Amino acid sequence: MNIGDVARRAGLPAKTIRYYEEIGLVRPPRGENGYRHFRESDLHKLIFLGRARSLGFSIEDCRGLMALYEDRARASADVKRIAEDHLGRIDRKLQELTAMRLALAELVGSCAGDGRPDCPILQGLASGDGPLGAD
Amino acid sequence: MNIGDVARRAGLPAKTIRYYEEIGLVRPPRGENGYRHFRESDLHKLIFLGRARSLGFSIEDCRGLMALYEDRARASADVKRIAEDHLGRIDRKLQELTAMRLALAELVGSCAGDGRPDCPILQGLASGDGPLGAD
DNA sequence: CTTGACCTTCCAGTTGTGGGAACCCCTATC
DNA sequence: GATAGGGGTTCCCACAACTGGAAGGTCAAG
Repeated sequence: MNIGDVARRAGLPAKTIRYYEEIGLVRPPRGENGYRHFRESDLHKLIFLGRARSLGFSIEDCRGLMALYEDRARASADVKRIAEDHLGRIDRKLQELTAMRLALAELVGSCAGDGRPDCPILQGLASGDGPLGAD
Repeated sequence: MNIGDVARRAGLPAKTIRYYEEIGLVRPPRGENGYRHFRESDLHKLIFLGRARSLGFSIEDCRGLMALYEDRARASADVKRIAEDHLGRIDRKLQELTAMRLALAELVGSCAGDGRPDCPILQGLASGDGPLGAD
């Protein structure tokens, strides 16, 4: 398979696949003409990577997961630890975003959104400290 | 005020303030010695920026919000539109993260996390069975 | 022989900083 | 006067994970 074929089958841009090779996540051999030649195993790895990335795992997490995937003597605890750490990061991000959403929604809800200049959003951002003044 | 003073009072790193000047968000005048001299109005702008950034507004959003803040003839609708767009982005991100969390939590929950190599997390990533669904 | 799709490498840009080098300024103290 | 320290200044590199584009090689079809 050439890069275009795996790209279609793995659902990843060819650029991304080249990048993954550059950082050592896949190592397709090269043909006479310099083209990358992808085996079925490379395709499987790329599909694996695409799924892991879609779950938000970082590239370094993916590197670790791939190594464990290929290690027949792995302990599932090692996999689970990576996933749990990631889950924790997702939860913290969710909390942060939820707090943002709450504050922002309150500001938005209090703004008339008409042609008048009075705006609780701007007031909230400035915290009622008066006008910023000109330069 | 020198940069260190505003940094403390605005709760922003000096580096960040220099960057904000570089991209034109603040324009403190310079003293004889080349030092930036921040006025109260600059401090207020930086506090405004810090608050907007902490609500997740992009730098470009901040630029727009600052311009509206300084425009006495603004329409609050313009402010509200920026904030609502941002709120929409936050909501999409929340949905995305929530979906990730759901799938990941199910994988994590199904993994024994012991010394054995069997791991539903890796199986899910490799095959598309389970919580991730088939592609 | 040319067209056009495909492949190659390399370089630059993205967002919003953080780190660090190399150097200037100001004040205080020995 | 020398020195130490704590400011400040500019400049460039690095990050994550790609994405876009230029310049050029390869291949099958017409």
